[in-house]
Amino acid sequence: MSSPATTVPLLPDAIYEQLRSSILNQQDAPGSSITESAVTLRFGVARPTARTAIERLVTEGLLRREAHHTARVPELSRDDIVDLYDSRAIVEGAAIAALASGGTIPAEALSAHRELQAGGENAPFATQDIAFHRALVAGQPSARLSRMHALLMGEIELCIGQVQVNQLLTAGEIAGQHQGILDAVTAGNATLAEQLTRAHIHGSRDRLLGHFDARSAP
Amino acid sequence: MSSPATTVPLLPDAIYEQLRSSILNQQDAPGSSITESAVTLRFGVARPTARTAIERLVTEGLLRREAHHTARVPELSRDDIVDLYDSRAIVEGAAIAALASGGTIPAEALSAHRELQAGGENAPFATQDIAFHRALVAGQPSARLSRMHALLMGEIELCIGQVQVNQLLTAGEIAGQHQGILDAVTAGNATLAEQLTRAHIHGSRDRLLGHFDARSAP
DNA sequence: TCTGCTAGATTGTCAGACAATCCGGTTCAA
DNA sequence: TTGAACCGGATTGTCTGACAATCTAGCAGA
Repeated sequence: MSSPATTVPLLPDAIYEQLRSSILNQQDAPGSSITESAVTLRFGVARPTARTAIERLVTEGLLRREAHHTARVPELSRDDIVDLYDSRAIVEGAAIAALASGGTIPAEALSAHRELQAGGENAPFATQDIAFHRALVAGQPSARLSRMHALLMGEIELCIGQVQVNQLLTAGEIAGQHQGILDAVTAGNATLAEQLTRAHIHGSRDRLLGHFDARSAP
Repeated sequence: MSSPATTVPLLPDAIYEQLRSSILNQQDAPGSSITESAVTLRFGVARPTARTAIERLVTEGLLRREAHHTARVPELSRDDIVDLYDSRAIVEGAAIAALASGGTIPAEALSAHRELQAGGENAPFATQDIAFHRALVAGQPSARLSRMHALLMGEIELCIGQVQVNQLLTAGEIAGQHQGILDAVTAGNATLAEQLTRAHIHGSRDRLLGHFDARSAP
């Protein structure tokens, strides 16, 4: 049914999405280079189309490039991880505090939270975890805080993927901490909500750093 | 010497810059629309070129557009101003605190500060004020904090323009507050530096809001 | 072995075209 | 007279293709 054979030629959005998940899945490993022509061949589109998709990923931090050089999947350094999580703690903490004193919990955040709980201890959690945090920040009134948070979350997804693959945290732990944040928000306790959010983020950061240090000093 | 008649065809950067200052100067008034074809004619380039320049301004917040609609220069509402300055206080406060506990004051910040002082009481201050804040944040170690700050400063420039035109603050007042921030940073007092920064930003916000309210209730 | 140069690959920028979508005024019917 | 459907112009979304500028790497020569 529905539209028969329209086959909407393929937005450049589609390329962006494909490349994005391809990077997050580590199918394009960190350090590997992604040329415009490669993307052109891979998706059968014109180079400018591939180019805009790449540029979008660069602004999100999922790719890096300098002028006249090929775009590469970033290898996040220890400093990158620290910077990323600390910056996120600042912005997301402020956002959750605003939500606690002003708004109400968005439906998307609740459903992501329930899916996370339902998945059980060892279920993959990255998708729902990200969705939960994104939805919570998006539901808060400040548009600028949301925009800044979105700017960070691309790179954060790269990190969360690592946390999941290496089982540095379980779905149960995460769900528990999320529950605490939700309770503080519904109680209208902005200070506690911000504190729990920052603790949650820093906890995740420290697990990842521990893993990083263990691997790099064999 | 130098290259004789190369006449570097004009990067799309140039268009971006021109449009940017054209918006900040209010030559393109808030509310006016900027079509891709108009930019094409105005600069004698191809539409895709004009398009990318516009897209860049949109991501910076200096233009707004929805799908299939013409880009417009935003008319900042009261809520926009509050959101903008409050978000900026959060990010810039954190950045200055980091600078106070870690780094040293960048040379660009100092020179902008001196120019501001040398200009005298009633001199135009917008350019140096912006340069000072940008340089200070750029000199601090966190790359993500810098990126987020840059995302805000486009729209902030729109506001500072208003402050200058309507003489809501004098160069002297601003320079004095900047001096206080610099002193706190060199003293390594992160808490004080953050506090002064937030107060500086909120003060500017309140002047602008006062003006806004006076105009809208005649 | 080191230095300079050439060739291939890659990006930066541009021009032009067609389809899809939106906006305004006009026309027709109730 | 009022309201809603319709139609034409304007604008954006996307694509194709081309050429110039720049970088990287390998080869030749000292």
